[in-house]
Amino acid sequence: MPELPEVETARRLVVSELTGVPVTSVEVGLPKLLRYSEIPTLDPLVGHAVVGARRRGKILVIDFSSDLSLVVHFKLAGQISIHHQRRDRHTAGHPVPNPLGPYPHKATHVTVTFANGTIAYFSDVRQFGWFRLMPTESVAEVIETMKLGPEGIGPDRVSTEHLRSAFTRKSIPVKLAILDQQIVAGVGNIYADEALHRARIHPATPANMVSARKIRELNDAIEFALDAGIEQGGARIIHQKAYPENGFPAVHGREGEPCPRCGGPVRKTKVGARGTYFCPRCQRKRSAGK
DNA sequence: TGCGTTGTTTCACC
DNA sequence: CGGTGAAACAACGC
Repeated sequence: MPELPEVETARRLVVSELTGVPVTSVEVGLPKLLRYSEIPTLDPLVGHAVVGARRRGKILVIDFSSDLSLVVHFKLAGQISIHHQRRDRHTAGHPVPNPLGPYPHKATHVTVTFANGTIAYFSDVRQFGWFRLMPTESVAEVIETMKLGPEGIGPDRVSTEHLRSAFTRKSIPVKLAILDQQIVAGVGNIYADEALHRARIHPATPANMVSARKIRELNDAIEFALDAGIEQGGARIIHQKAYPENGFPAVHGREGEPCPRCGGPVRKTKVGARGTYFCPRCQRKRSAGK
């Protein structure tokens, strides 16, 4: 489930592995990927090279020469896999299908070939992701309309003050508040669970009942969780089961397994309509105490 | 085989 | 108008 860290990993791969080489061919096997696209085909990319890649929340923007930009949302299950001719491959996004297996496959919907033989595959088993090709000058306006909140990482990341004012009016569960992309951009189901666990906040706590001190801890925890995800190139969650690395993820996808902090079993519940993993012992409803 | 899955939008309602 | 909660939706694998 690609969230900010998975998309950031993809962005870094695009920059390091695809920059500067012209596209020689593009194949789109699933036209509806372009259902929201201003330009209805990827053909204009042929002959042009990647000049950079940006990210805003969970949105990836790949800039090409001659002022064309490809705006991508991975949604639930998007994945990019970059294969160098007779060399290594690099994959980011949803870890299904197996990044080590054969490409292209049934869920591969876009194949982009470059002049040096490198091939970039976009796959999506759920087909919920989308591509929008547009003039580079349109990107800012398109992103503007999404009304995204401040980033969860980086120099201009969300301030505790911003979270506090966003929470004051809201009685919704704090987990749903940090999933709201207009409050903070980039947090999804995995990292919401991880941040709340680290800050020892029960995910169902009404947002306006979280103390100022806890909001500060939560903000720190959001940054920590997102950074941890980036550090390991995205979380490994396969069919709802986590394969943690260095203790991350601590709770998400680990129902019944021991909490790394207290050893008690991780529980799975629902908050809103979202599958939610938490440690009932570490994350008590009234966590003002202790 | 019907259910679970998530990010996002929409809708009814207060 | 804004907040809320629920439902809808995309389509597939298990």
